[in-house]
Amino acid sequence: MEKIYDFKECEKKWNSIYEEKKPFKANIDYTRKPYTIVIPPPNVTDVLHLGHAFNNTIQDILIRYHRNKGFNSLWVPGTDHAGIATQVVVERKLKKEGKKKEDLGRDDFEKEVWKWADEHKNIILNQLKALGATCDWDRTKFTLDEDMSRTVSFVFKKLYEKGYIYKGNYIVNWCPRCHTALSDEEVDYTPKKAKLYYIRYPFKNRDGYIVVATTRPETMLGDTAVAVNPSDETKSKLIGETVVVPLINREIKIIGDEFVDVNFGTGFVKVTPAHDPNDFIMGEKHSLEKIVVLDTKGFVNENGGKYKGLERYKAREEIIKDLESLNLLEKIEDYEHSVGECYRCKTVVEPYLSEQWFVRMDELAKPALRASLEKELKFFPQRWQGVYNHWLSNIKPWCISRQLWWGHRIPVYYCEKCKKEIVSVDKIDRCPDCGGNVHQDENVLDTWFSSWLWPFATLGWIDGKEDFKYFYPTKVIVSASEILFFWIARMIMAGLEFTGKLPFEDIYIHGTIRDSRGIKMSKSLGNGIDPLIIINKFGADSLRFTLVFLSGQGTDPKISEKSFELGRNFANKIWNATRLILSQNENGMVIEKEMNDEFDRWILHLLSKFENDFQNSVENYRLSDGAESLYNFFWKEFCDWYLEIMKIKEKGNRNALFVLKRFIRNLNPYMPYISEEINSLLGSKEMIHQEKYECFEFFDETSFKLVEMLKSMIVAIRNLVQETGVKNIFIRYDGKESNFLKENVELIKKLSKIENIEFKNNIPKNVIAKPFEEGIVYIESKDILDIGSFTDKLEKEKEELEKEIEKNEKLLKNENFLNKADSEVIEETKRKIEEFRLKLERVREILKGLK
RNA sequence: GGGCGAAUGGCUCAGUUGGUUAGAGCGCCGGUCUCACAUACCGGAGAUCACAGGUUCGACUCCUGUUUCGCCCACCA
Repeated sequence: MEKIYDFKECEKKWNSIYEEKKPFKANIDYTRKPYTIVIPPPNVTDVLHLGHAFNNTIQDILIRYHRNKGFNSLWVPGTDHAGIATQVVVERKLKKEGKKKEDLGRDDFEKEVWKWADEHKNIILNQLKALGATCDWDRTKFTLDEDMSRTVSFVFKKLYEKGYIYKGNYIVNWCPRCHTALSDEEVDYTPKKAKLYYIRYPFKNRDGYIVVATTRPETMLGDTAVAVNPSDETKSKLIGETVVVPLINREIKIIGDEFVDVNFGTGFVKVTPAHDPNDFIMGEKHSLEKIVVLDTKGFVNENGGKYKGLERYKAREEIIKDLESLNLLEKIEDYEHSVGECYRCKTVVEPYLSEQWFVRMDELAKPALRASLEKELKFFPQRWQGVYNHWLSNIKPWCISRQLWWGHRIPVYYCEKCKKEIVSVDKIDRCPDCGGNVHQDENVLDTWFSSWLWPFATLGWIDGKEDFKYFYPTKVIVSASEILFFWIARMIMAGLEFTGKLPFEDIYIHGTIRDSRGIKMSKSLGNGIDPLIIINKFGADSLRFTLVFLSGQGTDPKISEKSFELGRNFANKIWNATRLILSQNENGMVIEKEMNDEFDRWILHLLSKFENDFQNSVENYRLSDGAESLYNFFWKEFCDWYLEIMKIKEKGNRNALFVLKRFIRNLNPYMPYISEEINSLLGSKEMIHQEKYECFEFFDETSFKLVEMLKSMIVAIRNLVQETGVKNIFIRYDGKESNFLKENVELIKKLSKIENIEFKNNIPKNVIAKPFEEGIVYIESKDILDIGSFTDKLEKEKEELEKEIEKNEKLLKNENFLNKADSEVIEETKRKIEEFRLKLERVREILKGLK
């Protein structure tokens, strides 16, 4: 075996075995319980980043853990076509080549996107494999697969027939760059410095004017009213009067509406029903005309008079200039407000009146909310439940049509002859009623309209597959908080609506990976870390272990490249411990527990405790706690003590093999490669997950305490040796197990690197000494000059002990405490006082001798 | 404007129903190439648990307020 663990070699070896034998393929088996997770399908826009590595590590740990536990684990892999996102990326690529999608036409453009998607799909799946993800690769899905598309159309039709899906002219968020509508969730609001323009609207029939304030003067071209609050005494008198919109000279009425905030701006609001969501509502209420003044690219259209053809910001400039020259601009104020941006291309969105498809969400939301309120859904961490409930309680219609080319085409056909609107799952080219020509709706669906079906669509729901019956519902969804609304909430609604079941019972929301400064990793900032680089440099196991180790439940781990040394060092430690154990068992390996002495019992006791803690952590989604248990048990107890003792005591320790074997079984979900390799080095013919795995139970409190006492003695000796350099040690032992100590004199000497050890009944004057759990260790200190700092330390310890004793004694005198505290706590307090007293006595004794 | 979260040694974080002499990793200081591992071993220093009140026999932990940071939601033209 090599001195340094060669993770590259090991990963290569096992990856090729996995590739060939497909050990993680899940087959229906009604004698076993399924444990299913569907992957949050990564977007084919790009390759995976560290956040994906984190997300998928968590899933793989859960999948492997439960597989090891005997569940029939199925992890369904796949990728998402990511409609608008991918289209934007490919458009950018074309732009670099000096091309536009319009040059190619819809068909050729789609081919370009498919090329991009296929390339990235491959890279993504390979990245997942490099990470050690044990998906069932034969089930890999893509949101645009034929059966997925069929599911989408089928579901569309169902909702359409139920009256949940409808088409209408409403204000939507419009991205002038992508030329498409966006859902409310696809708009990011960022605070921006802007101007608030105060514009005079002259009265029609008399002198004077009113003043309206706006941040978007260009929308005045579409104004069809001015509103005031009816409760505004002075202004409400003007209701019914007519003013003239400058520049286009449209006569509009002053109307009264509660919506207007008396205290904002001038109290007069210009109403543009076609370009503002609130104005739209007012427009509906007051039957106002809705005049669209911008085209789909954000240029002023024919309704804009002389401004026609100007880009929206250019038009704004011109309009302000013209108003100024007409003396109709009252003033301009600096103003900061949040502005909506397209979440994919960051262009400022325009509220825009257009015909779109919507889903009524209120009825779908009700059962999804109920499931949460009745705790059928469990959130980890729990606080996300509130966020989820709040969103569902205030849900709004979902705009699902997109004016894009990449995605699921809306399954609606229009008859050119009888004008009928037909929804059909299968492609049609004739009207079923009149036989006339039909054409399909040009729009595609929001990408999330396919993602929300993911948990059951991937399992063959549409075709009534047995897989769906056996593996659905899934157990848990593992995701970052960003897509709680986009995706998780909607999956729950879809699951309940179409399958009658929750798609999963647990929702595990993990944090977002940040760089060492705490900034979210992103491609545009260039602070991202490529998981493949880490895998190459540190190994997949190190990547996995480090990520999970550093992230408490739901917290945002801060990561730099250096962080991964943690995992690498741990892997190397495990490797070398194995090397040691194997080298001591060269004459044949027998892996079984042995209890030849206290040390064996002690480590088995700790092993049991570790397994219980560890498994409890994983089952409660406390994966970082699990990582810590692995780390501490193996390194701090097994390596630092048990193996050191073993080296001294004997060769051919079966028990060490036994503990190692058990340890790597537990380690496997976190560090699959090294555990698989060691398992085979330990002579197993099977893969690690195929072996029986039950929680180990052996507790021996007595041996545990005995060895812990010995450890504390050895630490005290090392301490003395370190400070004085003297290697002749005397021990005054006050406890009852002197035989145990005498039997282990050689061990103590070797572990603390001393030459002589002598047991005494008393300590002489003027010695340098240290207390330990059940006694005092000391040296004869003739030659020690600097006793001062040593005494200071003891004095400090004495004071601390006295303080503790005082504190606890006070408690015991307090009647309230005695009446109210649990009896266990009272007993514990007494025990602590005893312990402190014994220690204090020893400290005092040492100090007395020194004076 | 509303809601949520965070604040613990130089850094990153644990601390699950209130009772621990407040833990770990990294970093730092000192000592070791000890025949598994220098990606290691041994020892050490370093924390008034953001601040101010309160509840309690007892608060890092619960309540109120304040400050700083982060996130989410909301129609302020």
